[in-house]
Amino acid sequence: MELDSRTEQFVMHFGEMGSRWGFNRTVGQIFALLVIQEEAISADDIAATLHVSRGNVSMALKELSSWQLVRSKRLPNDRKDYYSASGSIWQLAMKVIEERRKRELEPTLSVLRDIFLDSKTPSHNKPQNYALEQMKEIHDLLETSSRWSQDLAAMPESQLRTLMKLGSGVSKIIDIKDALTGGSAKRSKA
Amino acid sequence: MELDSRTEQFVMHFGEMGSRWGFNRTVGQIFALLVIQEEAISADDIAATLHVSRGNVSMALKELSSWQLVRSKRLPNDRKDYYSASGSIWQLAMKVIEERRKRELEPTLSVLRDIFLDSKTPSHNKPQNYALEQMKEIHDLLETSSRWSQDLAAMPESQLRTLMKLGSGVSKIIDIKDALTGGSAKRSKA
DNA sequence: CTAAACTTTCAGAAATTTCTGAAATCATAG
DNA sequence: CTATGATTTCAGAAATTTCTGAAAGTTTAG
Repeated sequence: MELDSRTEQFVMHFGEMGSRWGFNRTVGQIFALLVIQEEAISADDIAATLHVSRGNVSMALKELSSWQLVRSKRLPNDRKDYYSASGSIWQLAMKVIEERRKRELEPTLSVLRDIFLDSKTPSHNKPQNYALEQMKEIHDLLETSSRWSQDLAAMPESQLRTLMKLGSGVSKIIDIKDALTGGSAKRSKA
Repeated sequence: MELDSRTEQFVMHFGEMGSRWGFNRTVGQIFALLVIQEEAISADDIAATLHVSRGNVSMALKELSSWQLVRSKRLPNDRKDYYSASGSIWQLAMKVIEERRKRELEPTLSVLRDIFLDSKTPSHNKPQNYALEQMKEIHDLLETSSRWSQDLAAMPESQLRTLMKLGSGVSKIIDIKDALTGGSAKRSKA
């Protein structure tokens, strides 16, 4: 399958960005290809289009499956598997956010919880107080981010779109909320 | 400098996570070390504590500087530089978010803008309509995410804390906002 | 069951990233 | 200016990640 030059630019860019987004070049390229490709496509076609080995495509599709970003199907009278993106851009984005939460936030939260458990048991070498305070701050921040991630992924798309369009306008809403709820929050007057 | 076992666990973990967060092991370890270390520390001490070469420390500190996460100072009667984290956990987090925005979102936005510009000029091989639509969706999503990132980083910390604690409660606030502003928004009734 | 069509696995090759340490550079006390 | 104490640079070594392609595994038509 031949890619027109702009589609190729898009696919190659996703390959280059892959490493920054948590996956390798081939995974990035295949993801891009599936996203802009309306009809499902076979692994052989993917390999030929991207000039990579069949084995590489197999591993990359496995990786994309673990992110829940691809779906495969069979056509009648054909033994091949045909792959496509597993949903709309929004749905894909939510899956990426959820997966990154699991990979980038959860492991650290887990380590921090362990450390706090340990720091309650007596020992001759405890982390200094300042260190523990900082770790607590990081823990709280990650915990809140993680919850936000999950809340986002669970919101209906329409509501999410409203929220996203708000941007910093959200701060005005918080003012309204504070006013309505009695404004007990201790917010700065900067 | 000797690290107690939990501090060491924390530092080593940040080293391992480094690659998922966009930097290498040494950068991650040094960042963790500076964050839990109240007093500024010299590059030689960092190298000795983490058992890495002096050159590696120098490069890692340069990288952390480019993220604006470290600050260095001089002590009287001492030619050495002493390094520390450049602010509170919140301030550091905002800098990380901003930097990741620049590295993970902006390059793709830039490529997509180029593609859209190109797709207006006549050519014998244009991306198919579906491909262009999908790219437009991705563009809008990234643009909105990028703006959110910037808005977040610009909000005062106290307001940000209020917002973060809200989590999905934010959806209720949107309801309030809709009610107050006449509710002209086209939100689903799911 | 068998064979053909296809997919997955994985050992090692290739590419990329990270790290070391010696040399070059820089800064300051004297 | 010079010598000393420090930092930075960077070529090549080491470690890690990615990729290939042949072999093993799986599925299904007949």
